[in-house]
Amino acid sequence: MSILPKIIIILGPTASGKSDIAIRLAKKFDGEIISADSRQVYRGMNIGSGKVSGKWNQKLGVFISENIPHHLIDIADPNDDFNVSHFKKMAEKAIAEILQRGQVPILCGGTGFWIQAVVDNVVLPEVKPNPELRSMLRSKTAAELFAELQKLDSRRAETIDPKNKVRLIRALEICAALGAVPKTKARNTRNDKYDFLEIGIDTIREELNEKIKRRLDERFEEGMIKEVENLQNPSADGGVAWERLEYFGLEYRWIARYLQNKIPLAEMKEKLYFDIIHYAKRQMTWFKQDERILWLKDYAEIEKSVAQFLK
RNA sequence: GGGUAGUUGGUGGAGUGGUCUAACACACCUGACUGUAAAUCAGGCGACUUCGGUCUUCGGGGGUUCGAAUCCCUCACUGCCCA
Repeated sequence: MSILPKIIIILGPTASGKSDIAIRLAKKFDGEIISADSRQVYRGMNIGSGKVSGKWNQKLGVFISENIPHHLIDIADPNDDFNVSHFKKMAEKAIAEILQRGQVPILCGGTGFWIQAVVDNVVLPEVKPNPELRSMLRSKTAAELFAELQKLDSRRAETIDPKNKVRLIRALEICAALGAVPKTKARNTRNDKYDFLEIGIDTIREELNEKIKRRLDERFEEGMIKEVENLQNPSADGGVAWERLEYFGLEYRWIARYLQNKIPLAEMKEKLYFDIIHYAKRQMTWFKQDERILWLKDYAEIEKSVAQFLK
């Protein structure tokens, strides 16, 4: 029997109902939630990111929903860079603290890469983003960047996607700092500090698509367009640039385009819907690679397997 | 009733005698992922295939031609104009 501290992970595609399940589990097993969502970390991005309702507790320094602490929500300004590296460090810190309080850490989210960073203890090169270098490299073509990488690090060039500029730029950024991209561990190599139970919410694609559509309509009724308008408004909270909203993707991208009169309302809603569905598909493509995930359909099953795991 | 424009693959929409299973886009399917991961990127998308090909597609039918999505006739349907 393992004596390692136990961590529950709840993952799944967008709109699969992760948040509610995590909260129920937290109430049942004295848990605290750590959100693994690359957009919910930002303040002011609520409806569009599907954040649970709740608010920041100044005294505890954590976001609270239904009396359950939610770590890593509302911890960054939308204009700040908050990436996997930040997430990994903060999530590990949160895990340690939760365990110290004798509570059960429940990592819940849909950002597969972020979850993997913790579960597999992915070692990321200690090279911070270099905005100047990035913007300089961005003006080159993928072919030029690839040729450059071949010269600097032929080993990395062999496995990289030669057409993906984002990856190429990062690889070159690492080369600029370290000379070459360090080798990393393969996937599915456990973080040996903890004992993880990875539970995926099993959904039927057609049903999920329906749910996405319904949820989207609700979000518009709740004032999602207004939310994006407020985010962008320079007089409000510093103001988030259109390009930044574009980068955030999905609701923020499409509503930003609509607010700039680039597309009519109906088209915006339609394109957004398709993009969310495509996103859910991509999430599943990622999760499918992890054969440790236990795919379960309803809460009762999940609670049962969690109870067994914690025993 | 007369005139006129049109009818293309799941959708929009190119294509006007051969290089057309038919551009492009969307949808759809599959996948990648070394600090941007809601981002970024790739492949597939008529059928069958011994992977060399074979067969069937451009409203229906008929015709011209060596050869038609493309030309002609006809039928059907749709839009617009005149009655």
